[in-house]
Amino acid sequence: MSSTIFDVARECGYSKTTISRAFASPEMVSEKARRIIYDTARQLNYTPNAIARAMVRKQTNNLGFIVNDQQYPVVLNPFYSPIFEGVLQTCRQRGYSVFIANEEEIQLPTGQVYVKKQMDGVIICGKTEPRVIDEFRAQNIDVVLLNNVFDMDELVCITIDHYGGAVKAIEHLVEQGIEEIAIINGHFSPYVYKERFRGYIDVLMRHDIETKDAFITTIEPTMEEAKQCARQLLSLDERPRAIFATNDTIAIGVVKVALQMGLSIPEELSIIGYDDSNLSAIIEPELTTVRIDKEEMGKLAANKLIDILQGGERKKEIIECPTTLILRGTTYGHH
Amino acid sequence: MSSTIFDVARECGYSKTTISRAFASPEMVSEKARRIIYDTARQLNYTPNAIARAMVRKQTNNLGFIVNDQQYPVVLNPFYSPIFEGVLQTCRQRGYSVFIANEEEIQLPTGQVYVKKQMDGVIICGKTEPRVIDEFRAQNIDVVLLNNVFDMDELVCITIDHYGGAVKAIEHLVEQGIEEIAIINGHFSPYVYKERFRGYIDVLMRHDIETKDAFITTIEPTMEEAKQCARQLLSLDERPRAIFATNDTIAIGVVKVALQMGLSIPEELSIIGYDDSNLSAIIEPELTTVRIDKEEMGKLAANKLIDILQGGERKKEIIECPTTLILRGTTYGHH
DNA sequence: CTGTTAGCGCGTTCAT
DNA sequence: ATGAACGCGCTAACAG
Repeated sequence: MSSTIFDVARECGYSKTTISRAFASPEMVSEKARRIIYDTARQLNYTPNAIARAMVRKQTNNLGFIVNDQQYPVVLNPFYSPIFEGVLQTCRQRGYSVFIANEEEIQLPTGQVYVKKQMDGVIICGKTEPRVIDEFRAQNIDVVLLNNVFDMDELVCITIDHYGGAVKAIEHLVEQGIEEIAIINGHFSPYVYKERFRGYIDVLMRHDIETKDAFITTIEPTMEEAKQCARQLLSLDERPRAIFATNDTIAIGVVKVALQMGLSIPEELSIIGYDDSNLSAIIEPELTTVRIDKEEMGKLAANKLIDILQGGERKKEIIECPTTLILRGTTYGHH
Repeated sequence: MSSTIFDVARECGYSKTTISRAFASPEMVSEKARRIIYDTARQLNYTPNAIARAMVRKQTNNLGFIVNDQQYPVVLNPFYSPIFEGVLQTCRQRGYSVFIANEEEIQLPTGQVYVKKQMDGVIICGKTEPRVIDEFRAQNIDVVLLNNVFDMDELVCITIDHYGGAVKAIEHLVEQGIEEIAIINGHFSPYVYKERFRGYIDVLMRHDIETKDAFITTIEPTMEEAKQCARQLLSLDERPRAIFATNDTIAIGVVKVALQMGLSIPEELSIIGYDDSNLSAIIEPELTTVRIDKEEMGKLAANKLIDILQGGERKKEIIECPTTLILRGTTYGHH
């Protein structure tokens, strides 16, 4: 079997303590001792046992990345996967490993949630409840919240300027002289939904453009529903000249329907999506969309969390990430 | 802070052992004791410490999912992410958590790779070296290899019928009466490259269709190179009537170029991709492609690994997953 | 069904 | 710069 610190100690004559130090804090050990120790370690195929280490240090150097079931699967989700990628990158860089946590579902016989101590902290994404955050904290696991906002003590929340992004999108359409703008709202969390929609309404109001009920729709954000909704909007007697979809999947559904109906894009119909997911550059014409720097969000979340774990102060903070309008082929203004 | 098994024991009068059993194997404890124990546990906010448990049991119930750097980022990779998703699902089901392992890069001062014991086993994807597998095994960590094949003792390899998929694609084109078929090979691992290409050649030969050098190209599998290559192929005096791309990203590049050149698909050009990634149904017209059931591959890998970890026999095995041709809008034959 | 006794492999005092 | 002793929280024999 693999050998322990004790085997190395016996083999090379130094004490366990010195072996331990040679790996954990090499600068405390003499050059000579280090050489000898590393040699015999390699020879014995010794490697520190991370579990034992975690046990005594009371920390694992693991983080959890938690996305609730509704948005599962994380990895296939064009919104969360780049965020996860960002998390992965900074964790790797700062010496942490990351867990896709499914512990959240391991119910103990007591009815409690069982998460304790396989990770030092977690990043919780999207929909969740304050109760869950409390439970983690009760088990001494720090939390950073991403794409959601709760008003809790010492909680870092990382969110997006949903409102601003919507404003940029609609402003751009209005600048092109388009006033007949429909919206297809995805049925996201109340916060996201509300903010994106508010951007749409505000810009129209500001320009004294009347909002038409028929132009305001809400659906589950699937390709199927999007197509159906688009078909309906585009069959209206007075059909919209632009459609703002509150995510890219919906927008792509719209593009597909428009193409199938023989409408030319953007001449007869402009389309703007939201998120700038990796799908947006696949469809032809490519999608004009509101970009969120998702990797950056992931990195930010991981950095904040690790800062706290490494002794940084825990202070309540709400960070709003900026958005950019990316002009592509589904609107005018693309060069 | 959070309490330990000892606190619960003292509080409710039972011994540590009984508390331990109440959580680990409830059936060994009397109904009454269980009730009391759970109550006081909840009251004391006690939860078993997974690290301590792992330490004595010598197992963590964690798996690692390892993809080498070249194919990073995993999560954004349209090929590996559904595989990962499959792994996640069966792990969740069978009580394991999964790690995106970056331990592989933590070099110890000794120069050895440090992975020991944060995971019971790993799934290694794609390119790697036998040496790496040996190192894992030396640290008592079981390995299953995915999308790669090594001839090693007791090693389970999960791979794909690359050849058969290519055969199906080309056969389909030939059945439609198309003989001018070009191929754009992605520069993948030698094994994958060779097999997919062999399928193309064999079918043409079998039907006595001559292969033209100008129709055989190889590129790095990026959208950019694909577009450039497609432009060249489609500008040929005798241009191909079909293009077989050895992955979907390449195929989508081809579709985009064809659309931009005003060719009608599939009338003037048929296109077939490979992998059936989530991108293939985004482009319009949607892509005819060779499907690999990637989630199933992930599940298979995880199940094989967990079987071994739970005491199943370790035997050398090479499992080839089947492929299906999915007909969509870029070829005839789609209803 | 329940309790007693021993470690698991390591890091951390506190000495020297 | 190095070593001795203790304990992290839990489970696994073995008894009863």
